[in-house]
This record gives sequence, structure tokens and C-alpha cells, in this order.
Amino acid sequence: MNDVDKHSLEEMNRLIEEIERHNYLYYVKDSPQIPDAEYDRLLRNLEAIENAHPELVRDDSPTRRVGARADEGFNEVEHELPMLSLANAFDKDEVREFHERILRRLEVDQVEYVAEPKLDGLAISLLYENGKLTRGATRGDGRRGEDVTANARSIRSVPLRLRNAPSSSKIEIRGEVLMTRKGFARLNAQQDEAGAKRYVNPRNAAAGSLRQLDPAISAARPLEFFAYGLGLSEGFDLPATHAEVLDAIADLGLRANPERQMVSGFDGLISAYKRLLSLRPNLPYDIDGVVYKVNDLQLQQRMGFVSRAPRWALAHKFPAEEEITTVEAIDVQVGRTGAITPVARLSPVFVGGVTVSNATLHNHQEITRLDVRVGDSVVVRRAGDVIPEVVSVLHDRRPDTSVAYVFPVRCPVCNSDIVLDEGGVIARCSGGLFCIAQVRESIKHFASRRAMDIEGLGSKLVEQLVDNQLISNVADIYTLSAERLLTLDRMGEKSADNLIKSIQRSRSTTLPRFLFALGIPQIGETTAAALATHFGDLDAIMIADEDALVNVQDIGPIVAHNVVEFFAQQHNRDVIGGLIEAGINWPSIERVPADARFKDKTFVLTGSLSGMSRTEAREMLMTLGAKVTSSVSSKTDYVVAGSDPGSKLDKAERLGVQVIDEAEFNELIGGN
DNA sequence: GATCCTCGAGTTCT
DNA sequence: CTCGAGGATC
Repeated sequence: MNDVDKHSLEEMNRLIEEIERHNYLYYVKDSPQIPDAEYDRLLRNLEAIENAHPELVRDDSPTRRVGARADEGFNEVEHELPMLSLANAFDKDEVREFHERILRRLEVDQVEYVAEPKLDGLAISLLYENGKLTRGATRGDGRRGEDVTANARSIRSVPLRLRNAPSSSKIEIRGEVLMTRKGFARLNAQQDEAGAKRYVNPRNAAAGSLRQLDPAISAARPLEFFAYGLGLSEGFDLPATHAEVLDAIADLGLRANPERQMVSGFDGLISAYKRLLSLRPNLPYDIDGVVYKVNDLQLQQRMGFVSRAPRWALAHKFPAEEEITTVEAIDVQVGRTGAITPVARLSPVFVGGVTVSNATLHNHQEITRLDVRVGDSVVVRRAGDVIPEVVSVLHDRRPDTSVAYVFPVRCPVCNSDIVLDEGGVIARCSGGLFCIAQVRESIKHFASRRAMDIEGLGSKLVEQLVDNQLISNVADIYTLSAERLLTLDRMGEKSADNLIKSIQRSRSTTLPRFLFALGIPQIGETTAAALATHFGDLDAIMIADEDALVNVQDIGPIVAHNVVEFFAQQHNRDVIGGLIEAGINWPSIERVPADARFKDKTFVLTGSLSGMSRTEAREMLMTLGAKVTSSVSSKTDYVVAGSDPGSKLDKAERLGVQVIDEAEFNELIGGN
């Protein structure tokens, strides 16, 4: 070997070592020390040397993650130590039994466990011989699995070489391959673009990706690996506890789950379960439970196995996020704007921790996309706080007698024609004021918290009032008397009195709230506030023509037209007249001084503040001239993060928007 | 004419 | 919270 080659070889080995170190820092330590671009540069440098000296290329080089296509499918491999399954527990009592059985068998009064999330992916085994990855295999039936070495190599969080591995060793790492929720969403978007089939959930996507015959496809999929234990371990000193095993695995360069924790006793198990359950919605990947393992390996051995599951471990499952149920009926709802929304009435099913009996089907397109019919078996999903949705229809379970769903052409409430609006997606009842459903919904909107805030006048009561013809428009609310209210079912003196009081309170309001309450199409809280500040009083808005309206910030020709149209209708003018007569009043708009402290500053509030409600904070900011919006963008000046902030915080950090906490916020506004 | 930003509207259950 | 679309901007 000449000097040049020798130099290249040294440089190549140095680069491989450095890349492996950064992989370790990134995946295991979760603290990258160099930007991604710098990492890519290292990879490219390595590639350049390898291209110049093909004869020197090492097969464990990080550039060699993607191998050749397996045309013949996967070979079967036998696990030297079977990959066992875990016993499941679905409630506390089963966990208590598990714990008490362990205490009894081991004749101890307390026992320590490791608790970690049960990742919803697929189990694989990675075999490292003398530190090099030589085989990756799926779990299969536990005894035999499929050889997916080529695809396992393409996963970035699977090191091709262990760090500090004993020279003569055979170490089998076991863990879970999964796809993050973000990666899953991205993949499905790509599948859509390519006209390919969508995956149902991240687990299926991970399984499908790992089983691609072409490792190049597998490599392009966002797969991740988390180790949860050891299989075979020859030439490697086993520590005394499972927690130490996981730490040792991390030292070898693999990622163990960062949420693992040691707990003690039954109460410890349950608190770990609760902690992970609350963490669940915020984790980047799906988990379907918690795994408890006796920490002490000697004690594990004394516990032994039952059939194919260890007695020292238990999977405590969360309520499933997906369940199968049947569609009993498809109804349509009529919204305040006449929007016709189809709703699937479901046979009640416990999913994601609550009982779900309704799920929106959004619109006729969605019904066509799903091809859902009454009588169908459907998969319903509810993850975290997310609203339940019908994910898919099990078409092979469809009864022979089923008939295709026909979208109604007439409003089920008022029998008016249903028309598609411009986009062709939203169907609307053309009944307008003649549709009692639209009247009911617009009254509910008027009374709602963000509008006139009439406490006690909720959905049920509005329906009662309208159905009993005590009111037929929003002005009628102010003609109600306690005596009339008492004629309603389940209405006592106290409730009637309280309602009259809150109606009275609502007479004093603000112009933006009043405008919003009217329910003018396309006029929400923000636009209502813009109208109010621009024109100053109601009369000016009512007589404004389209040209005048488009001068308002964020109002264009379409919205302007809606506003003019609304005030042109005699009925609307009458109702507004009635409301003013009934004593609705608001303080005249205080012009925000041009030198206001936060003039032209945009704020977004997230999480809850301890000192004031979000609404209070918003109103305070607005009086100081600030604009308060609901979504973060590059134009946002400050994001105020209270406790338990939502996804807005992540976005703010990504966009580099200034984030301030409650203390800083108080300081900022305190200067006034 | 295309692209980005933001608002409005509708949604489930406790 | 998410989707669709109006409005602003280049």
C-alpha cells in the first residue's frame, strides 16, 4: 500500500468514526453537536474518498446502508433464543394480581420494576457479531422470523457497528421499529401524490416499509429504532439489573427509550402508567401501553416463564385508539349557515378512553371517499384529545342487503332544496330563515360565550324556546319574562330568575361582540373587531357600501359583499332595530392611540396563564393596540406560553419567533 | 398567476 | 384541531 492510499485509509476511518459518534450523539444522547448540514458534509467527504478508492470501502461504512434488492423475498431465520410475547393487562386489577403473584413467588415485600412505553411498531432482533451488525430479523412467530438485514441497515438509528464492543462477542439487541406520526403523515402525502395506496396507521406503514424488497425504498421511509432488551449475549458481561442492561445498550450506541423509569411496588406501576398516558398525545410516535419488567435479572430468572411469556413482565395496555363498530344510521345536521353535515350514528364503542357514538362524515366527498353505508363495519379512531373519526370501512364485512347512501337533496328540517356552494364541497340548505334548524343554530351562536355570553342559555334551552314558539329570532330573547319561562318543562323559579338576570347582563356588551353575534357570513371575531375599529359605530357599518368595506384591512370583495347583503335584508334590519330597542348597548369605541404600546404587534397565546384567563389577556392586549391571533406564523411578534402549552410553541420555536413566559409577559404589559 | 398567511366554521365528550 | 378558502403579497 502506498502512502497516498494509507493516508486515504486513515482519513476514511477517521470520518467513519466521527460520523458514528455524531449518530450516537443524535440518536442515543439526543444532543446533536453539529448541524445537519455539517453531518451531511462529513458523509459526502467519506463518499468522495470511497469513490476514489473503491478497494478500501468497508462494508460497515455509513455510506453503505442501502444494499441490493432482494428479488426472491426474504429468507427465514431461526431465533437462537425465541422472541417471547408479553402477558397483557387491561385494567388495574390485573396489574395488582401480577404484582402480588411476584411478591408471593419471590417471598419478598417489595419489588423494583422498570416501566417503559410499549411502542406501537414491530419487534425486531439485531445480531452484532464482534461489534458488527450481521443480521436483522423480524419477530415472526417468535421462533422463526424473516431476514430483513438489508432493510434494518437502512435505518439511521440502527448502528452498523457497536461502540466499545468486546472484540469476541455475539450480542443480540431486541427492540421496536416504528414510524413517527409526522413521518407517517409525510409518507401518506407522498403516497397520495404518487397515486399509491395510503397506509392506515404508523404501525402498518412501518411494517410495510420494513418488508420492502428494495432496500432503497425502505431507506427512504422514516423508520426509527428503539432497543428494549437483550437476546443472546456471548462475550459480554451482563449487569445485575434490567435498568443497567438498557444503559449498557445505550453505551453500545443504540437508543433505549428515554421515557423509561424505575418504579417500586403496585403504586409505582400505576403512577408510571398514568404518567405515560398523559404523555401519550405529545409523544412523536404511537404507544399502546406500558411494559413493566422486574428490574433484578436474578429475580427474573427465579420467576421463569409460563408457556411463551415471561412471568416477570407485563404489558399494561391503554384503551385502544382504534376500534371497530357499526354504522347504525347516517343523519345530517343543519348548521347555523345552513351547512349540511352528515353524521354517522355509531353503535357505542369505547375508544381512546371515552365512549363514542357519533362521528362526523364532514361532507358528501368524504362519504364517497370512504364508501360508507348504513350497516357497515367501520374503524373508528380517537387519539388523545382528537375528535373521533371514521378511518376506514371494512368492505368485506358489508351485509349483502346494504344499499349505497344517497345524499339528501332536500333539507330534512324544512324541506328546502339543498344546493352545493361554489367549491362544490359544502352542501347548504337554501331555506334561510324558513329553516327552523338554521334559526335555532343562529340563536345558539348569538348567546354563546364568545358572542353575547348569555350564561344559562345553552343548546337545549334554545331548542325548547324555539320549539315552544317563545322566541323566533334573537331580538325575542329580550322580551322573555320569568313567567313565560316557567311554562317550560324542567324550568323552576330559580333557573328562570338566573336566566333573566344573565339576559339583562348581556345588554351591556361591546360592538365587536355584537357584530360577531349577528352571525354575518364570514365575519368571525377577528373580522368583527376589524370592522368595529375601522368604522367606529354600527350605523356607519350598516350604511357602508362595498367600496368602503374593502378599505378595511383583511376584507376583500367577497366578504364586503356578504356584509352589504346582510344589512340589505329588511328582516335583519328589523331584528337589529329590535335589539337596540331592547337596550343592547356598548361603550363607544376608544380609538387606539397611534402611539399605543403594542401598535402593529401580533401576539399568540398558548397554554394557560395563572394570573388571568386567556380571554382577559387577549382583551388587555387589544386595548394596548396589539393584534391577537390564533396561529403562529413568521409575522407573529410574541408567543406567550403559559403552562401546558400546545403545538403552537413548537411552531414558534421552529420559526424562531420570540417566546415569552407568563412572568415576562406580565413584565411587558406591566410597563403600562 | 402563484404562494403564503390567516380566518371562519364545524366537530366530540366530559 | 383541522380543513378550505379569502385576502394579501410578490
